[in-house]
Amino acid sequence: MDKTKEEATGTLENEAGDFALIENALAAIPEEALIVSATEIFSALADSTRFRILSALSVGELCVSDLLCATNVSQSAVSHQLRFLRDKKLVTVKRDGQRALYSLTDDHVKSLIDLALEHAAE
Amino acid sequence: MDKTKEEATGTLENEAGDFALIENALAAIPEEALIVSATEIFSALADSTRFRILSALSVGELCVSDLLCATNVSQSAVSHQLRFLRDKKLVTVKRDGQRALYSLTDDHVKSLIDLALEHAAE
DNA sequence: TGATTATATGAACAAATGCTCATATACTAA
DNA sequence: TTAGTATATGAGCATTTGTTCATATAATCA
Repeated sequence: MDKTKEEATGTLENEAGDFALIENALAAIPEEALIVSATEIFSALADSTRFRILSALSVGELCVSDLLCATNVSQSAVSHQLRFLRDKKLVTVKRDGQRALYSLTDDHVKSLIDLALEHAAE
Repeated sequence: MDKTKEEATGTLENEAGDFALIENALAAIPEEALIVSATEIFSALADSTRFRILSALSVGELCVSDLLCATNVSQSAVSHQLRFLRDKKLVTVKRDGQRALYSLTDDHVKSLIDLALEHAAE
């Protein structure tokens, strides 16, 4: 083992050959900005009310009262969560008279849901 | 429009032909147990410390001090989060002398991370 | 044995989260 | 205009979350 290299890494070291492994692992960690974006989308899906809303929207455009049926909470709560999802650019709104029609901004959300359900189904 | 059907749905109704859409949407919402499992895995990935840990582990087995390097928090915080991830069965531990070697339980986590990063990269 | 290194855990606390209640805004129709 | 329906928002609050600090446990070595 390269003693110089060993000393350079401080007190918490690994056995010979492990340096590459650790560095590969550290290299696998994305940039901070990507981490923020990724954890944001995971946060959006980490709540059961929002999960229900996004699942329902994965089939197509729906208005708030439809989404109300899809959840177990008040109309106010649904509106607050829709605001959250709009802020995160995960859904978009379109006015249609009295209605507000919501839809998914892109397909990534649906893919994530499907993948998580695959995992959950085990 | 079928007036009988209309009355049966209560006061918050949609235009003609929308009944099927709503029912499809509601049908797309998984069973409660699946929602719990899915939102649990999303929660695990919704925190930047855990995201870093899981990203690092996606390359391979690592010990706690390696994971400490992968994060910006204390050793205690890392241990607490590893406990969280163990409880959720997302990682497994293996003792190796003084070290505790952690690895991902399955590949779903890595797939979810990759998908989220794809989304984030836009 | 005692010292050192690695990891885990419990308590405490600040911050974030998700909800309800009350109310406001927006649009439609009489 | 007024009433009715649909959606949005702000305040307040209980709960959850993620962290640190202090300490405990586990394994190795002198």
